[in-house]
Amino acid sequence: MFERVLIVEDHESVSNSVKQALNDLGVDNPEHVSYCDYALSWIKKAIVTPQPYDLLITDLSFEEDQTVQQITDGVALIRAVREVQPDLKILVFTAEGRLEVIRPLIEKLGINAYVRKARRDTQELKAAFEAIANGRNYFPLQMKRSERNGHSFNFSTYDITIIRLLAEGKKQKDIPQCLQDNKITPSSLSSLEKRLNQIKDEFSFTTNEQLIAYCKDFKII
Amino acid sequence: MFERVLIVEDHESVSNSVKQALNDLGVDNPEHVSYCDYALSWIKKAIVTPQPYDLLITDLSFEEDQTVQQITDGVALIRAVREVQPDLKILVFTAEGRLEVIRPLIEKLGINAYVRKARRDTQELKAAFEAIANGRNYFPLQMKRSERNGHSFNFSTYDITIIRLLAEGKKQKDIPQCLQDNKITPSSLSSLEKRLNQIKDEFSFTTNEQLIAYCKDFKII
DNA sequence: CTTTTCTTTACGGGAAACCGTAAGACGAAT
DNA sequence: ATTCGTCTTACGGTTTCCCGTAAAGAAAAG
Repeated sequence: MFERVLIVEDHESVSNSVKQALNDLGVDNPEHVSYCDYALSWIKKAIVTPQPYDLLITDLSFEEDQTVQQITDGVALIRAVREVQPDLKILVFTAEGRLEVIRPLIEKLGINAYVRKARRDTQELKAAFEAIANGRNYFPLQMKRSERNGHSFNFSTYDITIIRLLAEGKKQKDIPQCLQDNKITPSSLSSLEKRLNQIKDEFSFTTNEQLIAYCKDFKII
Repeated sequence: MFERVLIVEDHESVSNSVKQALNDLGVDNPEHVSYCDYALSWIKKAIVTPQPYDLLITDLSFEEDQTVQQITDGVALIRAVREVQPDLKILVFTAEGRLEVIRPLIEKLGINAYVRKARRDTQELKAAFEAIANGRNYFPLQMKRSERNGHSFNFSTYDITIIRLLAEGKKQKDIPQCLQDNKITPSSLSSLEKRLNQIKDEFSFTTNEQLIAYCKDFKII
């Protein structure tokens, strides 16, 4: 069982519930912060004590408020934590359900469990906790769902760059200049047009507007 | 104090916390459902018993799953509830922070309290509860924040219609036909262009793409 | 019934986007 | 070095969009 657990969650209502669940599981006094920066500093402090944290439960998205933060989301927090305490077990508890977001966390940052905020999340939370305590990881098959919802198409960073420029109001004919300024190739108007057409073909989109709408809906940009 | 409270919330972690908060406040056994349809039917049933509900705490957004529902969001639920039990006290507990969404609930549907899911939400929840119990309403000034974030511009239903058509991939030149088919005026291409230009001017947008991105970001469409 | 004013529509020139084709650049393999 | 294939760029014709102006229509005022 775990001795020292840190919960990083900005909704008090959720963190309360997580604390309660941990209590039910025999964790005495889970600690809680609602800002990523504090979480990292607490972890750093604890690591040089006889009792560092052995489990981190964190959300991914945090709302900005007047308290300015260096680290503004859970992904950055996890990345930073992995630098200072690579063996810390990490459970991600978030409403985020997109495979494209979660998969890198599993593969690149080696998180140990993922629980989606949903109708039975507390039960899942407990199951994930048990799994980690027994040296296993916990990645529910529910994620398959996201997979079929998901798009087979993979947007490259190049694609995202040009789509983002469009969404910012750049005219198509002005984008080549932007690309050159940022040393991005291909930069010609022709290549741009061709690539945009490929993407739109892929989805049977007729206009750029439709593409932008899609990308916003699925948080591609 | 309230005798019978119904919590409508699809995240178990949140509903647990709300239950706990109600317990702290002396409400014995708050009831809980995670689907809007069930909520309405429970309320309908209770209203013909000696002990109908006297407080409803509901979220606004609910995730769809395999359980198909007639009522898919909290706004529709509240509207339906107001039909069958107009005097029921309603507390909206949601992550939704846009004034354009909340204000109609207050003005048109007469909800009694609004608490935003955030860093101190449980405390706010209790404050809201106390307020309603004492015959007052609870609408925190925090909403002012949303106001200054907010945009003075009001999109008409006409605006939204044409923007939506664009986002669906309709070409500008084909939209007049759509408008005529749906008996929407003005329908001419000129009027369409003029209106789009007005909107874009208002925001200093340069392209339709940028307008679509904006509307998606702020859930106008 | 006029006049005024506002809204909607029609039109036309210029800019941008769309789309196919062809030429050029580059790397890999022979 | 040559060939081949791929990726990038250049160019031109067509369509669509953009934008200003003017005419037509409708509603309110005189």
